[in-house]
Amino acid sequence: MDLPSRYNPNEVEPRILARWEKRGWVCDPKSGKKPFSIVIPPPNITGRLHMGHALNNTLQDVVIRFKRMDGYEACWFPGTDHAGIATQTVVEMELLREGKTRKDLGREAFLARVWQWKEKYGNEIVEQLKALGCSCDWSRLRFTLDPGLSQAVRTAFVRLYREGLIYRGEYLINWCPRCETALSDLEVEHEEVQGNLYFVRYPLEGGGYVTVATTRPETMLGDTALAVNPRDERHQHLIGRFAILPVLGRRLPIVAAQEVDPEFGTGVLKITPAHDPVDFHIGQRLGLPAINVLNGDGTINENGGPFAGLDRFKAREALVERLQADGLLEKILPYRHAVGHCQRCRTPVEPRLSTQWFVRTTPLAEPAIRVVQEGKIQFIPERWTKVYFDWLENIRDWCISRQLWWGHRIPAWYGPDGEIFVAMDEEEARTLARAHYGKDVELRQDEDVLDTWFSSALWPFSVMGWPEKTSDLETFYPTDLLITGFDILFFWVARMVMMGLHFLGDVPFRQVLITPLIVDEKGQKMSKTRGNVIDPMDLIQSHGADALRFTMVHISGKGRSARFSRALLDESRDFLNKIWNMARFILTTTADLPAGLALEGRSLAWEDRWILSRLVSVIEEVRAHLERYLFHLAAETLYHFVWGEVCDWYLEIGKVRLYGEDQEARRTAQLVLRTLLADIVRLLHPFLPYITEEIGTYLGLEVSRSAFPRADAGRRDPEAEKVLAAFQELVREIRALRSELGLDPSRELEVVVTGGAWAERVLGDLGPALARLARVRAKLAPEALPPQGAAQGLAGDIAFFIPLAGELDWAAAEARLRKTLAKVEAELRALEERLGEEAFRERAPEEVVAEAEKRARELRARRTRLLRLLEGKR
RNA sequence: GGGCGAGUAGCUCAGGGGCAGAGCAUCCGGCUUACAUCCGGAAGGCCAGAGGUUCGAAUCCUCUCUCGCCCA
Repeated sequence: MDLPSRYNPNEVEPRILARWEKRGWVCDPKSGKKPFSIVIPPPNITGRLHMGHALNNTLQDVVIRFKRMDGYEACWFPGTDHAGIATQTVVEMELLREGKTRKDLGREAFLARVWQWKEKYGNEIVEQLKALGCSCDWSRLRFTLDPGLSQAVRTAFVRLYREGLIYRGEYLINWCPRCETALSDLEVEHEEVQGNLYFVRYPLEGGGYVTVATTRPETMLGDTALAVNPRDERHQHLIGRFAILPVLGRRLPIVAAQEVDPEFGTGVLKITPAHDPVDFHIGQRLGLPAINVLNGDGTINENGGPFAGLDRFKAREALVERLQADGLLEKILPYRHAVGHCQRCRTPVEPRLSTQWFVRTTPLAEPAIRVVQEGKIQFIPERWTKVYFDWLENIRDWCISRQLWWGHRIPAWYGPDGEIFVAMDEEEARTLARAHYGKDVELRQDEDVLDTWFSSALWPFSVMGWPEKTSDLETFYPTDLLITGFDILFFWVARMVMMGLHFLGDVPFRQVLITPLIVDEKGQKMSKTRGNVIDPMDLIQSHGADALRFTMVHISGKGRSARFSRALLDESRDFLNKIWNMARFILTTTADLPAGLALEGRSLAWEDRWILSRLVSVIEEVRAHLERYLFHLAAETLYHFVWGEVCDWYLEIGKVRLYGEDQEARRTAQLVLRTLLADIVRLLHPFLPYITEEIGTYLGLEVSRSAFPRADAGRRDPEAEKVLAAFQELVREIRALRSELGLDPSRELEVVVTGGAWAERVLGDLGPALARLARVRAKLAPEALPPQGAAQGLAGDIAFFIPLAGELDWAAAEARLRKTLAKVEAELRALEERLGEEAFRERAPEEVVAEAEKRARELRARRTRLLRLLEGKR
């Protein structure tokens, strides 16, 4: 066995990955094992892996590997999302570089081009997920535009339509003039911008004028009324009168509406039902006409009179100039206000009256709220529940049509008179039309596609083959866990719950783990404009997937945001190297271990009993943390066990036997080492799949398919833990004393250990280990008195001295004893004070009082010994 | 305006009613035959502030401050 002294992930990971690829992670819904399932949040085909993916896919993989090892039929369903706007934009940009637009190509050719693009780049992210080590069942890889999933989308649409839960109508929607499509409320991001408040005079019929304040003067071209608050005494006299719209000269009734905020501007609001949500409602209630003044591309349409054809912002300037010329502009004040921007392209969106398809959400939201109230779905951390409720309780209808080409085309056909036929396909639509008209007519399919999130909402069951009745659905639905970021809680999570309940009659998942947002070292969001984006693939290149995963797990316990830093990644890499060298040490020192030897029945040393006892606790802790999805705590437990206990202590103590003469003892040590290593790699495997699989091969163990360790309570050994704790303290004290006395670290010293049976017990077997770890020859002399000039120390209740007359720095030795004494006295004082309080003795639990008394007794004994040592000094 | 999260060692953070922890950085000392991506030792804290609950608060409650985020 010839293993390099440094762990090299670049060599190991591709090799292990190839092995996994070959075998796959294919699940069997009929295995009879208890199922455990997760569906991946499908990454966009346009996307490359980002830190958010790295985080939540690492966590999903940790869970799935753990469950798989723990005997579940653990299935992780992978897939990708067609990402309507995002993908279409990317391909449009590509075309633009060739000087073409999608309109030049036409719908069919453009779609062919997007598919071409998808075939070329769409699977890149899948390869990246594989590199990260994700053990998805890749045989079940799905894409939201696959035939099966498209069938699911059409089925859902048709059913919702026939149930009256999807409707078409003319409403005010958010419009992105760059994407030239409608957007849902969620796709609009509000941002504070510095703008102006324009005060415009509207002449009154019969003389005079009224001043109206607006941030978007160009929309006045669509004004159909003015409004004041009915309780605003200043403007009572205006109600019922008419104003004249500047430039266009339209007659505007002045109405009363309680939505008008008397504090804003002059307290008089212009009503533009086609371009403002509040105005839209007022207009609807009062039956005011709505005049759309915008084209799809953001230019003013024919309703804008002299401004027709101008871009909305140019029109604003032109209109303001005109008002000024007409003497109708009172003033312009700078004004900060929130403006909606397109989530995709950052273009300011316009509220715009338009005919679109909507999902009626209230009836769907109600059961989605109820299942969470009833605990059928649980959010982790729990506080997200409230956010979920708040949104669903105030939900508005969901605009699902998009004026794009890339996506699921809306399965609706129109007759010559505009009659709508919603059907699974054209043939069915034709049948419906024939029944309606009594003859064959020309049908035209709706040009629009569905919001990407519509297909995403069906994802947990569409990936399993719905609407077919599949064994996957039967076994794996509902899934057990969803791991995702809070940014898509509304976009995706809430909608999956609504759709899952509606179509399957059951929740899509039982638990939702919300992960934090990864931010940079300074706590700033990663963004292209900031230039602080870190590509996880670069990190895999430089540090390996395992190191990246461990770092992700490390920071996964945070609340809303988690800072990523290179320092943490280096720390993870160091840990991997530590694991590697631990394994290397164990493998080489046990290479001669004959097969067939068993640990059972052998007489174990203190350190064996101790480490095996600790292993029991570690297994229990790791399991408990994993069950509660406290990944960072599980990882931390393992980190400290491996590094701080196994490597720092057990291996070092073990060298006594491994390098010693006693063959039987050596065999025992080897057997314990092998046992330990096999358990450690399996405990670590969900977090660090590559290195553990690699080490496993040297143990003849396929770690990824082996059983996750179970705690063997019979190995719990409090006595051994106590002995080792005493031993460790003794070693630490001697080391500290040596260091503080400035003694040559390589020099072997003599140490005389005094103290009774306990010291004898600790040193009886561990004497040689003490020699090794503290570089001392230890002599047990219960009754010995320290000679003049010996340095003395105390570890627990074991006293020792180093008889080195004439060589020592007395002050340093004494200082150390005094420092220890000060600590003991401080703690004892606090303890005695507490014990002196009657209230404490009466009200604190018995065991707490008993524990305090015991500790106080120990401290008193310690103090006595320390004082005696200090006295004996002179 | 409403809501959420964070504030603990110089830095990044664990912990979450009963002895304040880790890693990094710092200082001192070591290439000791698994590992210098290492080993040993040391130093470093009014757990943001003020009240409250409790025998006991870093931890629970209230308010305040600072930072970050979400929704309107």
